[in-house]
Amino acid sequence: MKGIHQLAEHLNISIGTVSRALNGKPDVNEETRRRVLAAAEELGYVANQSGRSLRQGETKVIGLMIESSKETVENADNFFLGVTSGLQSVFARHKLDLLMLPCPSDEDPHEYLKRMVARRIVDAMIISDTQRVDRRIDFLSRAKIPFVALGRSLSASNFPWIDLDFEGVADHAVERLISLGHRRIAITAPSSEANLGYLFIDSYRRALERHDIPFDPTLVIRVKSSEQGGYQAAHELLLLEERPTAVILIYELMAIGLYRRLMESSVMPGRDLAVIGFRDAPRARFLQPSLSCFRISLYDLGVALGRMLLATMPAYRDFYPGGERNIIWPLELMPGESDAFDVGAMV
Amino acid sequence: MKGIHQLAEHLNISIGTVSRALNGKPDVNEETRRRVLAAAEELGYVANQSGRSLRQGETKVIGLMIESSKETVENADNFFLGVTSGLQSVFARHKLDLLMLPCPSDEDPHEYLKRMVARRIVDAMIISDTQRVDRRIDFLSRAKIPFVALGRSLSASNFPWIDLDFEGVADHAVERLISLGHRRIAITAPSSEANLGYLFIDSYRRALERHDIPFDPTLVIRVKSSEQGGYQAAHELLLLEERPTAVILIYELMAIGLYRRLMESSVMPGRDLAVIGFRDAPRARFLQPSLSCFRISLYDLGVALGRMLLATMPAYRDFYPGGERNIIWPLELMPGESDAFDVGAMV
DNA sequence: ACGCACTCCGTAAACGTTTACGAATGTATG
DNA sequence: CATACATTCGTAAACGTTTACGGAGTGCGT
Repeated sequence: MKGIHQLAEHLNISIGTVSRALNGKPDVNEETRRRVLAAAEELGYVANQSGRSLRQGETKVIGLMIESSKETVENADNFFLGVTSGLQSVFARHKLDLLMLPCPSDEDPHEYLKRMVARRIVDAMIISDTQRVDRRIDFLSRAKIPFVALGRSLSASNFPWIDLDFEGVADHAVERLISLGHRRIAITAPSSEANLGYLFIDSYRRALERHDIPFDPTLVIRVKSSEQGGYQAAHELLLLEERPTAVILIYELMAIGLYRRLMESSVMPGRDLAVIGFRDAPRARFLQPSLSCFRISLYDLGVALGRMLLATMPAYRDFYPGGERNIIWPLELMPGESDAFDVGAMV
Repeated sequence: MKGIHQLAEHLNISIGTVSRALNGKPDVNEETRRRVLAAAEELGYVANQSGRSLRQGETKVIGLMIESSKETVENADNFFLGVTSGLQSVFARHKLDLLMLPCPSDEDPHEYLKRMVARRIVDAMIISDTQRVDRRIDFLSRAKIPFVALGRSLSASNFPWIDLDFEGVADHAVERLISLGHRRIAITAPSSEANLGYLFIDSYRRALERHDIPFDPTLVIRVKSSEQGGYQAAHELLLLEERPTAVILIYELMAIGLYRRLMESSVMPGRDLAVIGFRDAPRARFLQPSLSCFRISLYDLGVALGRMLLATMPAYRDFYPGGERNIIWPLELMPGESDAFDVGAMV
């Protein structure tokens, strides 16, 4: 099956009619439409995407840009795959396909994005890992490419995004620990430029100050958000003169390395040090003692992202009226054993 | 910047010359080419992919089809991201882009593939998770789409693939355990139709019989290849009348659940039960006792896949002469503490 | 002065679609 | 019966490229 021409010829019909029949246009006899659809099915005809998108300037493809940095790979959480299924459930209703665009680690994300967009391979983009200042946001806005970002940014004032509720998490975690009697609470922050760290720390600081606990910069541990980072964080914690009684992890996988290092010094998580994690992956549940952490449904997040994106696209806007343009995604605390002790009972 | 026309107009030059200049065709003045490239850079012109691929029938895009099944997401290993970076390092040399095509979990992979291919969005495909009989292989062969599979299959006799050395791993693991004195060795197998399970178990069986140890079907534990599966596997192991002294895991993440369940019954991995894993993710190293497992470099695997694929494509064949058409990918044992004991010392 | 080879460039066709427009037919309306 | 309108379909242009072909200009040998 070459193209629409052969299909039309096979039916003794003009290509215009065939095209209209396939695309559900109104001015075509129902009987004819039936025949066309049947023939297309039988001969396995599917429209050539290049021809179609050339003509109508759209591709029916949404791109999800991800970064396959070394850190991401090592962290080995399927964050994007999880989000993907939520996205697809939304897109499927509109016969949109989702493509993942993995930015090579040695290429500037901004350049990569420009290349992809200019090639006109996708109609809209979902970008992730937004930086504190992120040129991609300016670029997409200016180029009038519909997009939604997973992560806030200071680069533009008004663009659609969804971000995890870092502030809420930090706040909630501090409050909880304080209510358990802790006064000396450490926190981890990423060493990268990602935006999330600032919000996380700021909120942590404010929560402390609300309880008249002075902010101690030595309690902010800057390490990689990975298992190795967790190990490193524990190491640094143990070196502090006045050791904290609790620690808040910005990334739950860090707990694995952290536990490891603590055990090496016979410091028992959940007894000698309270630990709370953030953004659980299922495997954190298997730690012992089990990790208290904030959960997130990646599927639901994907659904929300998809809806928000479509709401910005003229062709689909009507399906998703009145949605928020920005969402701070709430997380729910799943209590575990790692922080379930009263600091008063400590040695 | 609309298209090549504006660029040509801006330069007072014909579009034909511009196109030739950009594509490195010979019959264009070097001075002109320089000007064209400069202008393209300045105005941010990039060829519209639809127009280009429509004309020349190729897209310069390679597709990597992945399945975002629930199990994959839960297992949360970044297998594909790891492979991706290896692939990209090969493709970058030929200005090929890699797109990941995530098959929705509620769609038949075969149908999905057909749709994607028919749309002519990619020139070639890498498929993964090949089943024991896999219609995609027939389809791609018949449609003459260049492809390479990650995983063997019985569907066709001669197609390019790379597969992990399941047989070697099972063999090596059994030999090692036997040399440590073990005689009663359990093994896990996936409950799915994936091809790997059969090879794994067969090789396990042959290795046992080589040492005159009768094959005991009750020692083959069929569970999901996930942490939950590991938990389940441990549970079943503990229920056996004559408990095995060692277990081989087909998927290293299972170790996390397995450890957990064993601990619950005060069975200590590495002392009361030897454990060997397969296809490590970095995090397995953080288990305590550390897991003995077979490693794999996802990056190298990606490179090999990319090379093999390009070798099957006429346009790139010359760059990769004499490569293998099938590769059984070797894995290296990383000894840990989980099997480092002599069974003679056991209670 | 002429032919020839070579270099460089412009012209136009082709790729497979979608869609604006108008033609043809039938049907209701004055 | 003439006209208007609705339904259905065919025609052709357009989308942005690449590329075969041929033409213009130049240099060179005869």
